[in-house]
Amino acid sequence: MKVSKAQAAQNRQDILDAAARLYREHGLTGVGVAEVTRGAGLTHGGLYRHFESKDALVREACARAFDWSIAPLDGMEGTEGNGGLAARVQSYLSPQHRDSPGNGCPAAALAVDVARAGGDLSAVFAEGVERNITRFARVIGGLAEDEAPGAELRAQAMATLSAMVGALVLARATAASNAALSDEILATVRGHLVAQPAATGPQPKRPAVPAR
Amino acid sequence: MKVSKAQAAQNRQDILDAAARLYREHGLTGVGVAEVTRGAGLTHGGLYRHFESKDALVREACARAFDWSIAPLDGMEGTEGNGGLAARVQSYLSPQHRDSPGNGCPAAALAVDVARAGGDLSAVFAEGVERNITRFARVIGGLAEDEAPGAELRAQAMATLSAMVGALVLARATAASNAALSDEILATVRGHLVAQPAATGPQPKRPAVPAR
DNA sequence: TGTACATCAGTGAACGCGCGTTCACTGATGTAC
DNA sequence: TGTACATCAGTGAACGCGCGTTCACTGATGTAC
Repeated sequence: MKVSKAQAAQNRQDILDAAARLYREHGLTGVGVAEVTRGAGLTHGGLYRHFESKDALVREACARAFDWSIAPLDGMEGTEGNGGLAARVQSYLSPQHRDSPGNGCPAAALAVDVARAGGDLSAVFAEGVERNITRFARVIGGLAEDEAPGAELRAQAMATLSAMVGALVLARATAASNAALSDEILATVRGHLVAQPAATGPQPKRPAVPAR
Repeated sequence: MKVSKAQAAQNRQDILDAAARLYREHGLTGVGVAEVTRGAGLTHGGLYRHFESKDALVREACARAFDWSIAPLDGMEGTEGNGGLAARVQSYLSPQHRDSPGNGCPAAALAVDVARAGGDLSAVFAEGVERNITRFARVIGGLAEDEAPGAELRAQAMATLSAMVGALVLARATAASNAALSDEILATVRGHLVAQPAATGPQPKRPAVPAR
């Protein structure tokens, strides 16, 4: 039966919410449209009133996942300096984030799927990554929202984000069989990124782990 | 028709070769057993004389992909020191490696799929990652094959590998739509890892990119 | 060394299943009068 | 403000398709004598 325009708009958002979560959890090819609409409390037939195809749904869900993951970075710039960076790294490389990809970083959860899908989806993904880099660079540099980070800050943001994504991805893949290794990866990269912040000045000497 | 034992063994290897390549290219769920056996010049029916199930095939193919990717590291230890590290980083973060996942690093290509599959496959993957970490630590420290790297070298190997995997994964996902960003990620992380090698001594001062 | 025959690697049709997509239908919504 | 009706969001059965797996069959291999 027909529903009100407001309800239809809400249903559309619910479908996108469910899709953004389920795709990050099970991959773009690991969950069907029926399960996605069921996740929004609907049946699969009505999906095509809102989205042209599964591909279109995937694109919008990917964009939405990036909006969510970037939002917490807004309003964080300018006030915290490197303390903001440290807090963000700790949170990103936490066991909690590792164990709940469904509402975690879309770059880490979807990058490999996007690389295989290519095309239009890659454009959505690249835009999200670009925004993440810029905003992360602002956090590192302690810049305000309207300031453009310089090349050096941008490079530091890229290197730091790469290390975070790689560590999270490896920690997730090993978690089911080797929890100690998974935890070790998270803790080690956390330590490296926090103790060696992307600063240009002299590095603070960090107590070395006892050598062999 | 039946074939000789030698031919059967060869066919089994051919299937594993094709699987290791195709799974890295298209993902564990992105390619069927029929396509894998066809990649080895066979038909799908005979697959089950060699492997109990697709899952078993995936596990062996994953192990084989790690054997290949680790092999080049053997014999590299002890002789090259940090020059070996730099060469390896340059090669890993090259456009060539980005554009040919089929015979590239299995950790970057399969980590997300493995995280979703979990269980037995995660154990195979974790073992491969563990070996990669240890051997990479030897390369960094300039140790011989029979020497065990210390905790500090191990930590440096983990951090460096994480950054390489993350950068490669992000570069691959953005390549189809934003080649400039993809190249920039590779070049930037290359620069960071080579100019700031995981050394304990004073960092060599690298000329900074002009600030904004 | 020859011969007879059991073995079994590989073939290709067939299976049940879940996928993305379509479509006739329902009935509440929202508009025209 | 009421009433009549066109709209269209959502339903659920159905479609064609490709998947992983099974199985009767083939015929070269390799062994027993």
